[in-house]
Amino acid sequence: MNPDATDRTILRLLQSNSQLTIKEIASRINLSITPVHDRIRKLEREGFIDRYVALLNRRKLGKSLIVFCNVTLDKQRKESFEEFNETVARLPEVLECSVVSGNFDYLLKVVADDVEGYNTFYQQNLSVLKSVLHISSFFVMSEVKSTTELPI
Amino acid sequence: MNPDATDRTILRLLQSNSQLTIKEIASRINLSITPVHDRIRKLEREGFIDRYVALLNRRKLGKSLIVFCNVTLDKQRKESFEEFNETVARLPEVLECSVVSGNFDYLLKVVADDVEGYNTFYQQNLSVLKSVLHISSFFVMSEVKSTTELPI
DNA sequence: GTTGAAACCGGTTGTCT
DNA sequence: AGACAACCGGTTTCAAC
Repeated sequence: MNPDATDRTILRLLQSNSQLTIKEIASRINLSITPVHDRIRKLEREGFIDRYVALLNRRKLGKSLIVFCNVTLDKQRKESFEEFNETVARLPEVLECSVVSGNFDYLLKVVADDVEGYNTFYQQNLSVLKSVLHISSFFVMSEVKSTTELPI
Repeated sequence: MNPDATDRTILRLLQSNSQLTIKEIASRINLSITPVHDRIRKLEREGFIDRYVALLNRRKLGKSLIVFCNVTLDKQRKESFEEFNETVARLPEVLECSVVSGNFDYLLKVVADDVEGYNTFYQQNLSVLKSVLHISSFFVMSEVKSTTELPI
């Protein structure tokens, strides 16, 4: 059930590069192919690995801007949260959306081509929502670090 | 140089599931294996695909808490930014770090086991930095959406 | 957990249209 | 640029230790 040190090493390798062959992993951790193969399948089966994905290059694809925005909902309306969650889940520009503690309700991470593109998205998809009371946008000026690798 | 509609379809498929075989992709877009193979290699070579990774399940690995924190630096010290950037890049608990517009300087996304674990991380790694003037932490209470898939 | 073998399948390459 | 065919290498499953 719980991954041992060997399992965690395998997970660490795979979350850094999922194209490593079983052979390569096996040689790095001084095991033969069979147990490495079985461990990976087990980690997948048990849900330690959610999925395998390709990470694309934002800038190459014209998505040069990231904006974080704080959203406060109109809490008088009890449908607000459900409505907002469903809307946001459908918007492909929203990469992340979290309910957070503190002064506002949501923190969103949005990608856009540029400031103008973000403005269009904002006007057409966020500001029109009845459930939304207030939004503050923070533009990312420099991405110091961005990783999907968990510390394990 | 610029990906056409077919390339973008391939990218869309790969960023959703990088384990799709060339065969499967080919049949979905009504092409034979060869052009799909060549296009993927080209997209990799030209940097549209940054890397292939396994996305692990945070909760399964005991990393149940995500905290966003706003950090304001002591701008009197001109070494502050460099110092902070380098420190943060080395901290595995920090998944993302961005310089943002607005009232504070940085927005960090941090993972921890729990509130206590975050407190330890905070005390030992963030609050001790001379470059840091102020930090506000926002705990994620619910993750509505989290994806690595860009809208393309 | 290791080794070795065998079948299978996808990736890779060359050639042709 | 796409289709077809042949080869190579990794994956998968098995047996035996």
